[in-house]
Amino acid sequence: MLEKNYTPKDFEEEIYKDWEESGDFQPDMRSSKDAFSIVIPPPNVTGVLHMGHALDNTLQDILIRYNRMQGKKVLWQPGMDHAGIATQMVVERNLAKEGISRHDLGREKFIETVWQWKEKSGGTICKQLRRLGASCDWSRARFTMDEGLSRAVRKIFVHLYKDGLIYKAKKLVNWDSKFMTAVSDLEVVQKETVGKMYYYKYPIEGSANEFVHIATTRPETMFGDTAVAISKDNEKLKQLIGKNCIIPIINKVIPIIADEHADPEKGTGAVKITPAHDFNDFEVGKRHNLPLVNILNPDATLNENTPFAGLSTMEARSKTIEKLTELGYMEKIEDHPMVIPYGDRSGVIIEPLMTDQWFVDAPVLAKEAIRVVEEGKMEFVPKSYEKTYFEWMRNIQPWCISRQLWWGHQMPIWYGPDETIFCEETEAEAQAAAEKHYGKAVELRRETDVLDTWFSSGLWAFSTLGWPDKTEYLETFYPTSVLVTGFDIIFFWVARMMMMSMYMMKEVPFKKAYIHGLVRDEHGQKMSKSKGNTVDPMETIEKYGADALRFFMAAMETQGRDINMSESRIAGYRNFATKLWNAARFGEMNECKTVEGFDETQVNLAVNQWIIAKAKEATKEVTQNLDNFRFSDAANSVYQFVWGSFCDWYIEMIKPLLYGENEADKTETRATFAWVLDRILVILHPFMPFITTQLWNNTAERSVKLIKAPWPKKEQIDESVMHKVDWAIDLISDIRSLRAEMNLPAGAKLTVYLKDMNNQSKQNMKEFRTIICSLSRLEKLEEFSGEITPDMVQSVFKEGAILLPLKGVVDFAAEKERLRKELEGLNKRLEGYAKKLNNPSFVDKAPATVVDEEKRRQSEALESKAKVEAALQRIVNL
RNA sequence: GGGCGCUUAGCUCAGCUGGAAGAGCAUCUCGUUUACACCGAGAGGGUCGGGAGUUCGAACCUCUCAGCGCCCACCA
Repeated sequence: MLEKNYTPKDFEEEIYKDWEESGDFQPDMRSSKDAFSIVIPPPNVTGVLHMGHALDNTLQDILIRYNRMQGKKVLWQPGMDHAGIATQMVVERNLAKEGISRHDLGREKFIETVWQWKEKSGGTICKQLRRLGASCDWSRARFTMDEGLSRAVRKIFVHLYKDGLIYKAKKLVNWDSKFMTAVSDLEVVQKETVGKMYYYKYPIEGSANEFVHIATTRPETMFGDTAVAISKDNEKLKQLIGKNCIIPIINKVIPIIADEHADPEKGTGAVKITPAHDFNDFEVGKRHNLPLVNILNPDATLNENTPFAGLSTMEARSKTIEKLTELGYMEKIEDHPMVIPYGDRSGVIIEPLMTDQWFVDAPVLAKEAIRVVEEGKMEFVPKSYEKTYFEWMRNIQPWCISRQLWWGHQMPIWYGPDETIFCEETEAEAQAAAEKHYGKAVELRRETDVLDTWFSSGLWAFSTLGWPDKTEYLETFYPTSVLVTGFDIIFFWVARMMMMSMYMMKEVPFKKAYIHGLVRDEHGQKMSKSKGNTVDPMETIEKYGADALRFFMAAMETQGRDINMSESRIAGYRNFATKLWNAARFGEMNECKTVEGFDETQVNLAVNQWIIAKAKEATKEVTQNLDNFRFSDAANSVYQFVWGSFCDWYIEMIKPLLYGENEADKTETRATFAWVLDRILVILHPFMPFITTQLWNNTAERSVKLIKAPWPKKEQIDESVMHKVDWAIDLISDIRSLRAEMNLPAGAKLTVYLKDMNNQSKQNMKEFRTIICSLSRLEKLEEFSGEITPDMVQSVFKEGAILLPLKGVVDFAAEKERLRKELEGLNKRLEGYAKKLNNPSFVDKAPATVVDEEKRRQSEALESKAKVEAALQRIVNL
C-alpha cells in the first residue's frame, strides 16, 4: 500500500542503504556489453557538499544510472583529494585553538594529526553524496594519499624526472607569505584595486641637479633595484642612458640602461628595475646581466638588504615615503587603479620571490594533450571549450609543482652529501643509486618539499583504476567514457589529466569532457559565504527530497550556461514527484497491476494505444537527449509526458472505462496503466531514483530491481493512433475553453452539436462519446444535421442547456487553411533550392559540403511537404 | 589588449540543422468532479536589445551599434 502522502524523507535513505548493501553500484563484469565509466572529480577531504557538487554529481549519476540500465559494465569511481593547502589550513586552525602551531609538533607528528583528523572529520561530503543518490561504487573509493595512489605518484614522478621533464631551478615564483610556499600561476587571483602611484626621483651620480624621475606603485622595492631602464627611442630621456644614478636612503649606485621594456608613453618613461621581485624586471635583468637583490623574508617582511628589516611591506612603504619626502626626493602621489595578485586560498598578496623550486616541463607535455583534442580523440561538450583549452595549452608555462608544505606527497628526491640528486621511487633505491654513484654508502637527505595537490589529481583517471598494476579494471574502464566537471577547473584539472595521461598511458583519460556552468543564486549572483547567499543542498534535500533537487539540476542544465537557483522551481519538481505518487495511488486504488507478459502492441482501445505510443515517444526523446548530453531536454520530455499526457489526459480519459461496466475494457486498461507506469519509472529513474524505486517496489512483485531494469530498446511508434485521440483532446479543449469564456455556472448542462461531420469524425465521436462528455462535462454530444430540431430547442429551454454556435467546435476550415499555407511555403522553399542547385555559379563556387548540405535540406523539405500533404488529406477526409 | 558568452512573456530561462514564438513561477477568472489544493479547468501577457543585409522565408546566418557577464594576459 502506498502512503497517502509523498514524504521522501521516509524512504530515500533506506532505499540508498539497500542499493549500497546489495552491491548494486558495482559493475557487472559479466556483461557482454560495452563498458561505461566515469571518475568522480575528487572532492576535497575537507569538503562539504555545495550546490556545485550537487549539480556535478547529479549529472554524473544520471549518466551512470542510464548506462547501467542499458546493461553495460558501469563503473563510477569515487574518491577524495587530500587537498594540500586546504587541509593543512583546517588542521592548523584547529591546533591554533589549543595554542599549538605545527612547528611545535614537528613534521612527523603534524602529519599524523592530519591523518587522525581525516579519519575522524574528513569526507563528510561522501555521506552527503550518498544522500543525493550518487551511485558510486564506494567499495572502490580512493584517496589521493592512499598507498596505491602514492606509489603511482612516485612512479610517474621518477619517470618524468628521468625523462628530463621534471627539473629543479632557481626562479622567480609566486610566493604565498601566509603558507610560506610557492604556488602555481593558477592559484593566484588578480583583483582590481585602487592603489597609489608614487612619483619620486633618483639623483644622477656626479651631478648636483640632474635626476631621473621614477613612477612606481611599490616604492619599498627600491632597495632591490639594480638598474633604471629607459627606452633608447625615448628622445627626451635617452641622454641619461649609460649614466649611473643613486638610490636614496641607502645611497646605492645603479646603472641607467637602455631597454625596450621602458615604454616612453607610460609612467615617467624611466622604470626602476627590481629583478628579484617582478616578473618583467626579472627578464630585463636577465638581458642585462643585472644582479638580483632579494629584499624579502619568506613571511613577506623586509630583510637586512633594506633599512627596514622586519617591517611588513606596507609599513616599509610608508617609512620609505616618509624618508624620501624628508630627503626631498618625493614628487607626487596619485590614485592609480591597479591589479594586485592574491593567493586563492590564503587571501594574502602574492609576492614574486626567487627560490629553488621544482618544475614540470608543461610545454612539452602539452603537445600530445593538444594533438589528441585536435584529432577529436577527446571531445569537449559543449565544443566551444575546446578553444579555451587550446588557448591555454598553447601558451602554457612550466608548472611549479613544489610546495613548502607538510601535508602532501613528499617528493621522491634525495640529496647526497655534495647535493647530487637521486630520484628514485623508494629510499632504498635511492640509497642504492647513491652507493653506486659514490662507490660507498652515504647519508642521504630527503627533499622536504611536497607536490602540488593537482599533481596527484592529474593521475586520477588511471591511478584509481589500479595503475601501475595491470588490473582488470584498468583494462576494462580506461579510457573512461566521460568526465563531468565545471569550467572553472579545466586548467587546474582537465588539462593536467590530459597531459599526465597522454604522457604515461599514451591514451586519453576520457573520451569526452562534459563541461557545465556555475550554480548561482536566484538573481544570477555568484554564491559566496561572504555574501550570505549560499543555499545548502542538504537543507534543500531535507525540505523537498533529493529527487526534487536532482530533477531541478537536470531540468536547468542547458549546455554552456550557468544555473540560477530557484526554490520555487525545486518546489515545482517536488510537486511533480507528488503528482506521480498520486497517479500511482490512483492505479493502486483501481487495481492496475503489472501483468506479466503483457504485450503492449496488442491492445485494442484507442486511449490505451495512444498512451503507449506517447510513452514510447517520450522514451525515444529521453534516450536521444541523454545520448547527446541534453539534460534539460531529457528531463522535460519525461516531465511533459508524465504530467501532461499521463496525468492530465490519460487518467481522466480512462476513468469512465474503469468505473464502467465493460470488463474486457477494464482489464485491458488496468494492464495498460500498469505498463505505462512501469515505463515511467524506468525512464524517470536516472533523474529521480528514489521515488521511482519506492513506487517500483510497492506497486508490484518484481523479479528485477529498478536500478537494473532494462532500458527500452528502439521501438516502433504507432503514429496513426495518435490522431484519433488528439481529435478528441482538441474537441474537449475547445469545449472547455468555450464553457469558461461563456462563464457558465459550474453545474450548467451543455449540449454540443457538431456539424460538417464525415465518416471518420462520426466514428470518432461514437468511440469517444463517453470520454468527451465526461471530460468536458457535456450533457449530450450530437451531430448537427443542418436543421434546428425541436429536440435541440427543448434541450435549451427545458434542461437549461446551452446550445453552442452550430459551427462545429474544431475549426477544420482554419486548420485546412493553415496547412495549405504551409504547403505553399514549402513549395516556395523547394523552388528556392531548385534555383540554387541549378545555378552553376553556386554549384561551382561552393565547397562540396555546402552543396551536399543544400541537397540534404532540399530532401528534408520534400519530406516535410509529403507530411503536410498527408495531414491536409486527413483533414479533407474528416 | 586577446578570447568566449549573453540580451526572447512581470521574473528565471528553453528554443538542437533558418520553415507560422515555448516552459516553470507569478498574475487574473472559475472549480471541494471518488489520485492529487504540493490540485484541476480556462485566460491574459512577447514589434525575440537597436539598425542594416542575405533569403521565397530570420529569434536563429552576416555586418554594425548599445548594454551586461566570464576567462586569459598586461599595467612603472
